[in-house]
Amino acid sequence: MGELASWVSDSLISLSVESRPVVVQYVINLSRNSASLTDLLNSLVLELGLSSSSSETNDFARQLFLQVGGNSAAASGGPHLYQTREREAEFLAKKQRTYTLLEADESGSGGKRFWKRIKSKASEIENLRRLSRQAYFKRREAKKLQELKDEIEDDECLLSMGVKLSEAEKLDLKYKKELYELIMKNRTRETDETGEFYRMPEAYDLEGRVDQDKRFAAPSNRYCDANASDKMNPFAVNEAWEKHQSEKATLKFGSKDRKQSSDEYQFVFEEDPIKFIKATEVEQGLLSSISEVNTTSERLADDRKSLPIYQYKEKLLEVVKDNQVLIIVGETGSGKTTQIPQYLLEARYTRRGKIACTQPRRVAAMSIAARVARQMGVKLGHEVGYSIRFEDRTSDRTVLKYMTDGMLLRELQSEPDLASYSVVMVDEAHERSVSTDILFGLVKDIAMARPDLKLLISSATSDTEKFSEYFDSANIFTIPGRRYHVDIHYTETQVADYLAAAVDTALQIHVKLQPGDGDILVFLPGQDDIENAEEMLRLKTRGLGTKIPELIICPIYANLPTELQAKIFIPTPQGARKVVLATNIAETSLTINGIKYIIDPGYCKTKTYQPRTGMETLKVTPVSKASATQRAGRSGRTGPGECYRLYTRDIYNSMDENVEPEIKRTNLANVVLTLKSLGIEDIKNFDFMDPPPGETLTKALELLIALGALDEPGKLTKVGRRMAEFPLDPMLSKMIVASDEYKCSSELISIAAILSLGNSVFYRPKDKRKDAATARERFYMGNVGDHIALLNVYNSWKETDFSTQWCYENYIQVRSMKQARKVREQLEGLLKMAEIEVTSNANDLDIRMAIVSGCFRHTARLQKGGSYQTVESCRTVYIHPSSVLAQAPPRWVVYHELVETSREYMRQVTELKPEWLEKVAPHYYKLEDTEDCSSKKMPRAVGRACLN
DNA sequence: GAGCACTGC
Repeated sequence: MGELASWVSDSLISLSVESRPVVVQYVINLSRNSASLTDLLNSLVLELGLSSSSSETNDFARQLFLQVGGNSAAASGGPHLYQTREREAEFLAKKQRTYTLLEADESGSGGKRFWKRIKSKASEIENLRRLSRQAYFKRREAKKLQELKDEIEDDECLLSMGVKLSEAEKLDLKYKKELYELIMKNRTRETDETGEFYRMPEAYDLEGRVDQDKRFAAPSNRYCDANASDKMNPFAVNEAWEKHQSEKATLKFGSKDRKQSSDEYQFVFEEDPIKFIKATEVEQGLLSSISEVNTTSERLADDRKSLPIYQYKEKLLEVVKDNQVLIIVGETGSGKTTQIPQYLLEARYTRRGKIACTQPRRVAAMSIAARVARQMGVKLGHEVGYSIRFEDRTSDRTVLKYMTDGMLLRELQSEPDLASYSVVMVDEAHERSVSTDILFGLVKDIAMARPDLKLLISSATSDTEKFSEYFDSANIFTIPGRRYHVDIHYTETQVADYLAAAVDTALQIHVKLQPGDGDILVFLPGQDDIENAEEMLRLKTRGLGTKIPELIICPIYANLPTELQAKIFIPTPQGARKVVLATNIAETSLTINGIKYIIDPGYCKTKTYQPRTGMETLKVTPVSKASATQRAGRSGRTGPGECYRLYTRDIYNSMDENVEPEIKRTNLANVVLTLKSLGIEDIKNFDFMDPPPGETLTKALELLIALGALDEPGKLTKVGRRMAEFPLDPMLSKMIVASDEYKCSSELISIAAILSLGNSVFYRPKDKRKDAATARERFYMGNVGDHIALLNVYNSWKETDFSTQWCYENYIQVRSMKQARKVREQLEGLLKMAEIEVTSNANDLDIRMAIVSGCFRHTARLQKGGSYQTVESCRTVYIHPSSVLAQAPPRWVVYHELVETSREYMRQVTELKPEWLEKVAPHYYKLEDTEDCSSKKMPRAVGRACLN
């Protein structure tokens, strides 16, 4: 019995916090009227299994049942205890018998014995309760302690930046620090297993007098134990991994900076003034040696003055005053992003509203806001803040707001005239993300209606005339950059194999030139090439042995686990050289220190979209001139650089000036819905800087009409308005809206969240493919499609309380899951906005119906030979081999997306009954369309599909 | 029997 009790208490601790009290409560309740522990537990199992919908408590009940053992029901119980009515009846009968017994017992001579038993049980239960509480307090303590630590680090970080804290705040910090130290001292003692005893404080009243110092030190010395040794942490690897995941090596502020400060590397973003100070090290070195007593804020002020833009400050303010719209051209490093908003702030442009500065990337928005807050000596989130998806660090007093361009676009939905802003600065405009392009059209329009709004478009040097022309010949203000010279080398003849050529060039540089003078950065199109190049480099350097200096090979691409990404920021040791093999990620998103040599084969992967088929492709294409220049510029930040282009000068001359802006080569369904929700009726005549292909727009409009988001004349419907609340592809939004009807919104937001990630949640290491496949099959139990399988993955993960360990065991990518969880949380919050009730319904059919309501245009029918034909465009496609359905192809399927790789594949597929189509989209399908008939029919009407 | 440039809401 004791064994059983300890098993129960162990299991209790392993349950989630929500389930624990449920279980404990049942144990207590049942102990009052049950006869023996076995019966008690049987009843408990019954109660839990029947009355709790949580599968966790169910699972507990099942395990408990097996532990109790010796019961015929347990032996034949199978995975689900109460699957059948018969079984349920059997248990009810058993329960009844227990009560009968109990009564008999009480009335008869056995009464005393019974109460004794009950008492002992009660104490066992009390024991369980105590253990559970202990576990809870332990966790709570750890959490509170971490919070305290964070607060201290936050304050200290601010203090070190020269932020002035008030007396009360200083006192508070002092108190917090003391408290923390005290706790830590005590904890060191507690973790020492040998010292589970109270130690008498040292005497302080010996020798006939009281030693006051000793006396007051007593409470804090009490638990001090210097011998506490570092024990092995079995989870160390996981923890490190988690840490990396959650922080993703971004430059953060305050407590979030924890990792950063201890690391030897750091990200450097565009226009990092610190880097430029390094660039003029000689002069700065002299300065700082003279005035070493400078406070941080004084130094920051000096830094600000040393930026190229500083000398243009007055002139710039004058021009801004006279021009409503201004194009600002400045090379990276001129300080425009950090300084201009501050100048405008000083010039009191914020009297009537905030200053917004948009960035294409989240990390940029965060790090720049942090830097500006530091320069201004204010706490981040007060006067200076940032706003990105999942994180809004602004407050009522925020006047300078850095944000992602997509975020400003979202804000426009609730504030179409940007009334709370007096200045909008669109930064990095040359990158031409879809969001910036849309913003252009919108802010241009708003500026016309609001003469008091200042508009700044900031871009690196390229296409300035185009920008100016678009904004009705706006003036251009140029700020010279400051960077070192970069020598460009071209090949004499065209190289046959860019990969081999890149590897050889890297080795040549490494062998011929002294290490220590700079590292090498090679741009390659994708993960594949990077992996191959890495292998080639390893093979070739191994042959040379110690004859050449050490070469450290660092691959980097977005899909690389974060802890491996960090490797590229570790400074190169003396006598060695680093070669970084990177995708386009190193072109804009991150900067690596110490790069002197660039090798540019001239290729990158580009996504294109074919509106006719709705197919997306990712293909290796030559880069543009602008991109080549950008790549070359990745050296020469801290000293003169060299760039080796693996193509001839003639080829360079024949390259396109710029990459085609993204808006011209992407699916615009979401963009069109956003614009419609902003009240823009005539999308085709919207003032795009580069109009997207008409066919793409037509396709998007068609889709939105089919989904019911727009009516036939193209006006936004109620469904459309609800869909526009979600930051998702319209088909996914529609699934969620439809889920309201099928009462399964909770399930659908999970599915939509995972699908919106775009990348797979299943992880398949090369050496453990088989294990990964078997792990994955579990989620496909019952021959469900990909959509439901993804839902199963999410729900199972949730049941483990979002365990990382579980992910490893099941070959699931933790990073993707965590992202999905965040997205799901956001979607859950948005359900209310879209007037959708949060409802949960495990019925497969309902969930599938909701899915089909969203992707009914993406259907395909099985043909001979295992291929499919799409209903929409009659193309021959295949189920992607990553889907389990590829092994047993159903007659009809719906798919999430179409991709062209080695073949044309449908990704994320679910089986479909053709009659559902007629039910879900009667305006689009007619019953006879889905009936089998061999003769080919023409589409019935516009927007109606041919199903044969 | 495949694959994953990079962002963003």
